[in-house]
Amino acid sequence: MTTTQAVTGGLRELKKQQTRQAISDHATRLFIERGFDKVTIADVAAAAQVAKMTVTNYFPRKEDLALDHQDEFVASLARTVAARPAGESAFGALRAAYRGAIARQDPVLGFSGPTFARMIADSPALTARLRDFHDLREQALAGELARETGDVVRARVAAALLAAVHRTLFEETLRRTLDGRTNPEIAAALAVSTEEAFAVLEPALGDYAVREV
Amino acid sequence: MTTTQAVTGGLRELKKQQTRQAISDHATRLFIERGFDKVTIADVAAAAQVAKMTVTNYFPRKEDLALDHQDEFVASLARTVAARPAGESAFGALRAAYRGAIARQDPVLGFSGPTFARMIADSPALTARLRDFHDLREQALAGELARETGDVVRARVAAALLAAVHRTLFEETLRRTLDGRTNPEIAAALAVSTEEAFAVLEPALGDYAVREV
DNA sequence: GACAAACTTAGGTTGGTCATAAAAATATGT
DNA sequence: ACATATTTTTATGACCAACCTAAGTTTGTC
Repeated sequence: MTTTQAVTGGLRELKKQQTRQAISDHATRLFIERGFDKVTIADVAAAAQVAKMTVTNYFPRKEDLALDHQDEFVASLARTVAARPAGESAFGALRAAYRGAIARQDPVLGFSGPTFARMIADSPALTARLRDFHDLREQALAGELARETGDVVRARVAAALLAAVHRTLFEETLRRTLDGRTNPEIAAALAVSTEEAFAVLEPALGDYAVREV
Repeated sequence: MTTTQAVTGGLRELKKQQTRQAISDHATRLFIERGFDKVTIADVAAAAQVAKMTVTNYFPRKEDLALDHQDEFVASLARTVAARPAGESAFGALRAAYRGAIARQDPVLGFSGPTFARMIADSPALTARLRDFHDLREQALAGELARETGDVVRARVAAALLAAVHRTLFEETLRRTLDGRTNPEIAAALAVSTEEAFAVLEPALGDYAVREV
């Protein structure tokens, strides 16, 4: 076995990546053209010139064809909390991270094009799947908080509250995108809503899970 | 049209109710016997001796065959807030209602038999549908708070936080049921968790949406 | 007896799963 | 070194169950 093959992955790995990319590209194109629910897996398979099963093989759920960067989204809150500096609370770390994400109009906050937002809003399946990810994100955060503090129930409550704020702001961003606002407009309005929302929660969790110095 | 017929419903209404009840009964029996996902709608139809279409006619979704009292569950939080006495906050009304519901081990809090809890936990479809109802409950609460206060975004945040606590406690109840605890045991433990969870949220929402005197 | 509502029958579409064939990587024999 | 056999990975066609549409049929009501 040569080194080159091991690093680049060999012919098999190459074709795999190409097939996956082709499927994903054709899928998103069709979804935006016709709407998520009006496109069948068979349509995607035909467009990408593979078998139906190959599509579901790469993307176990149809929704995963449309929603990308799932792992990053799910892990974001837990990672932010895990990486906070000493002396900072979980709440403080998440608020700081959110402010920063607004400034760079991070897609993880819901900043997506109008067509993409429309596609999600028009499909019950996609909105449901999106909620799945909000849920998984909350669970990951609860796990991290429980690991640090030891109090599982309390960690679940705190994670639920923090995730609730994040989800509400996410939905607000999506809503405004659907209203036709531009991303800079949304970022400005979102900054206000964000301060309000976190201000509500601060008396409850401002001094919870403060990292020891 | 006579009054008696309008009130009691007549023979047609009676048979309708009976059919619906028969379908529901056979369905829950089969679900508990074999597990939700192992029972098809055709099985339920055969057991209840009706056509497949009749089952889906009464229960548009398969999940609705297993999850009952949906409307009551969805409306519960909004109704409690709407009915609170003058001088009481939305938070206070919901906490008082929750304490009362624990005392009577209200099924709406998650008090169900072990077999029922097992059925839900073993079925991704049922847990997903249950989350739908948690979501609808939150939306109903947000609507009521927005109607009263006028600030829609703030109402959504508050509803998300309050619903998050309710959902977390619900899941805790289900978890303990699956652990084999008896309902009285769960009620005792739940009372503790409830006080803790609401205590966390009180500094945030204790004086929000206080009904005018 | 006429009307309307509930039920049945039948067909078709979709997302998802299963056993199997094809292809690529690895091991083996000459 | 080269051809062949074995094993693992990838793709395929056939299939299942949920759900929808649109007719026909029975049953209760006026």
